[in-house]
Amino acid sequence: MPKRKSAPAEEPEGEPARRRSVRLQKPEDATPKPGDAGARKRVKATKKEAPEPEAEEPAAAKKAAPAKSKTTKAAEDATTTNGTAAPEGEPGQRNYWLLKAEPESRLENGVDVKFSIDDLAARTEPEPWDGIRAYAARNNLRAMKKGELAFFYHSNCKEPGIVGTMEIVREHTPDLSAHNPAAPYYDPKSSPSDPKWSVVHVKFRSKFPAPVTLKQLREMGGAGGPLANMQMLKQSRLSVSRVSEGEWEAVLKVMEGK
DNA sequence: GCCAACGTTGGC
DNA sequence: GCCAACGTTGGC
Repeated sequence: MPKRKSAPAEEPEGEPARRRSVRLQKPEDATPKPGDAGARKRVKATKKEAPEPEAEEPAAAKKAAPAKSKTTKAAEDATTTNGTAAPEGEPGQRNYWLLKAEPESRLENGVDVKFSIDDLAARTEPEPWDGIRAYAARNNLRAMKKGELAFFYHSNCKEPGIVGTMEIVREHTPDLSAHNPAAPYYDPKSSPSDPKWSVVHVKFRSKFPAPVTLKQLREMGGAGGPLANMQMLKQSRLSVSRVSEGEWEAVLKVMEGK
């Protein structure tokens, strides 16, 4: 399963195209309202196959992950294992995060997974950051606390970089989109009775006047630089990473200089 | 548990 | 579209 799945394999019957981008949303996740929610994010892709109708409605999707097979447990351990665990939330200590989404159209399981900072800014309800299908990324999602802030990063596009900020408004809840065969990041290995994946809900906070590009981030990531230990630079494939307070401030400083 | 093969992410 | 980096799987 290539990440891009390209075509539509099956079309979801239920939902033809959903929204703009990425995932769709569905409100099921818990959150309140139905409306919009769902969204995007990227994680890995998954596969699609097997449709088990368990899903509940269409859900949203995002990226998926590799689901693997069997060993569920093993997998989970793995999860934990590599999971980059998140920093523990120290009491009183505030953590910052970086979440990646793709601002350009791309089909995943037949669904366009595009989701940009502008898409988030247009939302009127908390947006579920769904589709994460990598344990390390998921573990970081689970470590997020309400009120914490995160950077919105545009990946797999013309100008990769941090384009704005958002706030975690709801801590992790099960990512039900994983059970929807029509969702972009459907994961047949996850069951409603034992959900493997999680979402957090976020809300838009700001859009930078100009992106802080990946190129700039790397320049600040050199030895001795303010981003020398930044997780996203060290683990380029991680779609949900941790950001220290110093890193957060260094990026904002660059943004302000623009 | 180690580690090689595999498969995905994501920049270019 | 290519391909390097690296996370995940699965045999041993």
